[in-house]
Amino acid sequence: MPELPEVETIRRQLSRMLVGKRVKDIEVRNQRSFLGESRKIIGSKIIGLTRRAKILIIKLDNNQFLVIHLKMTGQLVWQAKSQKPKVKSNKVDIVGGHPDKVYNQSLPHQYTRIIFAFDDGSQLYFNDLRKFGWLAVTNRPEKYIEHLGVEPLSPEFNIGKVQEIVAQNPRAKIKPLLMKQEVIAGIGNIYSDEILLAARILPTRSAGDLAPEEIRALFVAIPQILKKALKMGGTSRSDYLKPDGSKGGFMDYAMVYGRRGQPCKLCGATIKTLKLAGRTAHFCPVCQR
DNA sequence: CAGACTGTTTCGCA
DNA sequence: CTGCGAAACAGTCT
Repeated sequence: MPELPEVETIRRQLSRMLVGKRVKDIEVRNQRSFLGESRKIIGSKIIGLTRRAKILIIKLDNNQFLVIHLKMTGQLVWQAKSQKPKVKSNKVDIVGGHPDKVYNQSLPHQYTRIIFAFDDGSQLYFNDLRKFGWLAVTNRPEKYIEHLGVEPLSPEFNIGKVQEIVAQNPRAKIKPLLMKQEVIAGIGNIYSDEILLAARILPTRSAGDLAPEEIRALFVAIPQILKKALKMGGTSRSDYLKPDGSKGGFMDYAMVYGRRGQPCKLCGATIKTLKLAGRTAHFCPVCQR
C-alpha cells in the first residue's frame, strides 16, 4: 500500500481534480469497502483534501468528510469525462507481488469496489484487490486519526521529539518502532528500510542502544527519505498508482528495499533480509551497524 | 501442488 | 512492555 509519500502524492493530485466538484452519485460495488451512509455526501461539494499519516480526508461543504485508507492494495484513479481509461503500464520493472496485469485493464473492472460520479461527468474509481482498504463517510474524522503519532514532515518533528521517542521506547527494535503509527505516523515497510540504510543503523538495533549521533542521523534521514520519495511521486512496486494512472518513480532509487541478493549501491556488499515483527527487513550488513 | 510471500492495521495472547 | 501470529483477502512466487 501507499505509505506517506504515496498518500501525499495522491492528495496533491486529487486536490486539483476534485476541489469544487459536486458528488452526483456513488456506486458501492463492495459493501464492506464502504463505512457509513453514502447518501450523506451525494449532492455535496468537495472543498478540500488533507492527509494524516497514510489517511486521506476529503472535506465536503455539508460538514461531512470522506475518510480513506488504501491499506495494502487500494488505488484511487480519476478519469475525466468520456476519456479512455488512463491505467497503462510503463517501463517499471516488477520485482514481485502483484503484477500490473490484474489492474491494467479498462475501468471499472473486477477489483473496482467504489465508483464516484461528479457533476462535470468525471469519475473516481476505488480499486482494491485484497479488500483491506476502506472509505468512510463521517462528521467526526478525528476518530480515525486521534491515535496517531507525530507527522514526520511537520514542524513538530524535531530532534527533541526523536530523543523523546527513543527514551520512551528503549527496548523496542528500531525498525518496528519506526513503523508504529501511534509513535511516528506514515512510515511503512519500504521507507523504514530506506531510512535505516540512510542512517546506517541495523533494523534489529534497540532504540535505547542508539548513540546520540545515531539518533541525530535518524532524525535527519526520516524527512530526507520521505521528501525524496515525495519528489519522485512515491514508490510503485506493483499496485500503487497516482490518481492520473501513472506510476511513482521511487522504486528505481530504492537502496535496499526489494534488493535482496543484489549489491549494495554504496559499498557493493550483498543486501540481506530478515524477518522482524512479521515483516521483511532489507539491510546492508556492511553499511549498517 | 503446497506453502510462502506481499505496500497495513488491529487484536489477543505469551 | 515487547513481540508474535492471526485475521481481513487475493494473487504470485518458489
